[in-house]
Amino acid sequence: MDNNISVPTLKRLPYYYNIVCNAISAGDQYISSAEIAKKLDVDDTQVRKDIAAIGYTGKPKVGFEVHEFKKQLENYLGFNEIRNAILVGAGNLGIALSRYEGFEKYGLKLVGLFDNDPAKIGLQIADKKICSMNNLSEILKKYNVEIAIITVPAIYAQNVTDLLVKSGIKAIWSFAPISLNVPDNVYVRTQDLAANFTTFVQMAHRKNVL
Amino acid sequence: MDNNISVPTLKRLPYYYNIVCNAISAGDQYISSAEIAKKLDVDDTQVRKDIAAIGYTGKPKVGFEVHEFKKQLENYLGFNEIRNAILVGAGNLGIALSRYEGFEKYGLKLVGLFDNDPAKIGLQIADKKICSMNNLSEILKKYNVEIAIITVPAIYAQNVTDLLVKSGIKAIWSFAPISLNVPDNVYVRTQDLAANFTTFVQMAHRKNVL
DNA sequence: TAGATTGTTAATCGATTAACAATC
DNA sequence: TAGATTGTTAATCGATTAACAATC
Repeated sequence: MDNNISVPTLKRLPYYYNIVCNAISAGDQYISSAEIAKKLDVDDTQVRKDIAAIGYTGKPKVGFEVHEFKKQLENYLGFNEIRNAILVGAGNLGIALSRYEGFEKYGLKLVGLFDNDPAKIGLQIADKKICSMNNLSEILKKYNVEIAIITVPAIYAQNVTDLLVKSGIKAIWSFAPISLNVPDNVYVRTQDLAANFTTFVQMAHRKNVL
Repeated sequence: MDNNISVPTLKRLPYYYNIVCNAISAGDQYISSAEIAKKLDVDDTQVRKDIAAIGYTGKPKVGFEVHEFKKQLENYLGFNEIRNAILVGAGNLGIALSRYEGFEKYGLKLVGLFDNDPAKIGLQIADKKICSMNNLSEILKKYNVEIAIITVPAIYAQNVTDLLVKSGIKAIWSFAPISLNVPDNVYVRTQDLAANFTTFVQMAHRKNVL
């Protein structure tokens, strides 16, 4: 797999995927780089470069064939390989994420939902049961899990992280607004929704709409 | 206000804010650019440039005074000005967001929670009641709201957006994974969590942890 | 003072955009 | 064919990083 694709390009690919899926739903057969560019408010040359980066090519005069383009994106982004993951923290956000069916389309399969609140353990969320953290290593081994989502309160996040790392988790998607300490062989990405909101408001100001 | 601050810098500021808040909780009085840089995995020169961009300066040899730095960030990011906003779509994610107290720290005040499901209207979520969309314009006027958060299913998102725009909303933070059409005087930011997840997994691969 | 850390200029790097040839 | 759209090279732009002087 080409590892030279740039991070900005990588971040745009899922949006191309959404657009091509919607185009298919709408019954389109081809889509042009200019159409995609307009929807995402980027340059159309950039769209073509991004698409070229994953090895797909369009047809001059007609554009990009939506079904093939979709397939190439799924292939490049690995949506066909099922990735087992667990989620720790069955609060409102945790429950919202575990109920979101959209993730399956992207290859994410939640195989465990954990919390330490005795009142929550055993509760059924969609097709999943909330488990005690005591069952963690058992489930990680059973499903060969390397990915974890953390939606616990910030004060517990480092403890949970330490436990996950000790249990062999290699990639952590954390919604706690703190910097987590992990060894070099573990990757953490912090999804701080309050920070995202702040950026959104700042950008709105910059566009002079507020 | 300096409008020349770059977007990448702008996106890092909320993370500096988290770090300085945590440093204060930990009882620190000063923090160095190198410490911040390490936590965020960026260059320390960049941290100093970012801080300089909002007009704050540290002290050679000691670093940045945490309380003053925090104040400057709050000031620049406008956390002291209360921003009224509404949320449309009282599903799991919508409820999770409306229960999240963290937003208040960033100046966001949710003054209305809307849904069109009759079974949900009237329900109490934290200190808020779910309202019918019929009450929309009333509440927007009463609280002078220009910001909306959309957590409705993707198929309804464009309809809701049209309604919000017609009612005078100027900035929309949407969690629906589709490109929304809005006039030029309205700003939309799409927060596609599935796309964010995909990027997270790709980055983990790139770091060779998976 | 010596040393550590900031502030800032200059150099580098890479992403975006412009121009235009290739192609169906 | 003519025209539209892709593919690609070159130019630009701006963000990051390196080097080092300023300062407490």
